[in-house]
Amino acid sequence: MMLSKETGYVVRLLVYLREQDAPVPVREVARVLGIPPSFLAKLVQRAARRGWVITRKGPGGGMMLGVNPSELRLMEIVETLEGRVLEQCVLGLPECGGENPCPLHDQWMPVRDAMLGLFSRTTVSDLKGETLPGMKEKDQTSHKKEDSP
Amino acid sequence: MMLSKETGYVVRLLVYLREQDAPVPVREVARVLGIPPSFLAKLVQRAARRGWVITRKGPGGGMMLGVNPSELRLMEIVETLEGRVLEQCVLGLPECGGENPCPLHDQWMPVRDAMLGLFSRTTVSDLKGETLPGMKEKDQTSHKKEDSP
DNA sequence: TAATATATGGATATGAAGGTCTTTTTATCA
DNA sequence: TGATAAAAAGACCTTCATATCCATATATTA
Repeated sequence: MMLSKETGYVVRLLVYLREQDAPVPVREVARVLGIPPSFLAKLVQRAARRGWVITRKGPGGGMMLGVNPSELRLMEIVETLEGRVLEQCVLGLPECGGENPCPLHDQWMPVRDAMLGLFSRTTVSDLKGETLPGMKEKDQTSHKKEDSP
Repeated sequence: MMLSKETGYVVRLLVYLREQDAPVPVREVARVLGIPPSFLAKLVQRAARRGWVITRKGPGGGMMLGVNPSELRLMEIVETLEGRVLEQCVLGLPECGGENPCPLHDQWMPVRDAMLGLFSRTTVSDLKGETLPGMKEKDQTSHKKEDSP
C-alpha cells in the first residue's frame, strides 16, 4: 500500500466524523469503517492528543471532529504519522538528490511532485464521504444504534 | 520509502551489473553500493532463481546480469518482489474501486496512473548509472580488485 | 449513590521486513 | 590434487507496524 494502515484509518475516521453531529463511540466507528476496535481506540488516543478529534468519556460519550476539516491537509496527517516518507528516494538511496541522483531520480521527480501536490492541496473536507452501511452521505440520520431500533 | 528495501537494492544491483563485463563477487557489489553484504547475498540468490542474474562459484566467480536490461521492466521487478502494491488503494480500503471508491479515489487515480505508466514503460536499461566510488559510467575499467593492483 | 458506558494507558502478542551468521557445496587454478 | 574463493542454504536475530488485552479512570444517568 502507499500509506501506513494507521494513516488510512485516520483519514477515513476524520471523513466519517465530518458527517456526524454527536459523539460516536469507538466501537461504532470501528464497526462502520471495518477497523479493529482496539486498534482504533489507540489511534483515537493519538489523534485526540493532536487535536484532530475530541473525546468524551462516559455514557453518551465518544469522539467528535476536533478541527475544521477544511484546515487539515493530508500532508499534515501523513507527515505527522509517518514522517517525510513522500520526499524520500523511491529506491531508498539516502543521499539521492540533484547532485547525486539515484537511477530513477529524473523520471521519478514529476510523479513525486504530482503526489506532493495532491497531498499538499487536499484537505479533509475535499475528500468524498464513504458509502458504507450506517453512513449515508446526504440523508444523515446521525449515529443511531441499529441494535436498539 | 515508496518501495521495499529489497526492490531498491535489486534495481540498483541490476543497473550496476549492466556496466560490468566479468563476474563480480557479492562482497564487492555490497561495498560499492553500500548494501549489507550478507543481506545482498540473500537477494542475489533470489534474483538468480528468477534469472535476473547469473552466479558462478569458485575463484574468479561472482555474478553477472542474466537478462537483457532493455527487456526487464521495473514493473516486473516490483510486482515479483512486492506483489501488486502499486495498484492497491492508497488508503488501504480493500474494496476500493470505481463502484465503491475510497475518499481519495478520484484525486488519486491520475497520480497512480502516472506511477504505473512510469514503472511499466521503464526498463533497467532506461535507468541512469549511479556515480559511486569504483563505478565509472563511461570509463569502465571492469571490476579489478584494488587490493591486488 | 450505584450502575453503566465510555475513554485511557500500559503490557503484551504477532507477522513481516530487514539483516546476520554459520555450514555446506561447488568451482577454479596453481 | 589440494588450497582457496566464491555462492547456496538455512537457522537465527532485530525492528517495526499492527494489533490485542486488561485494568483503571471518568463521566452520565437512573
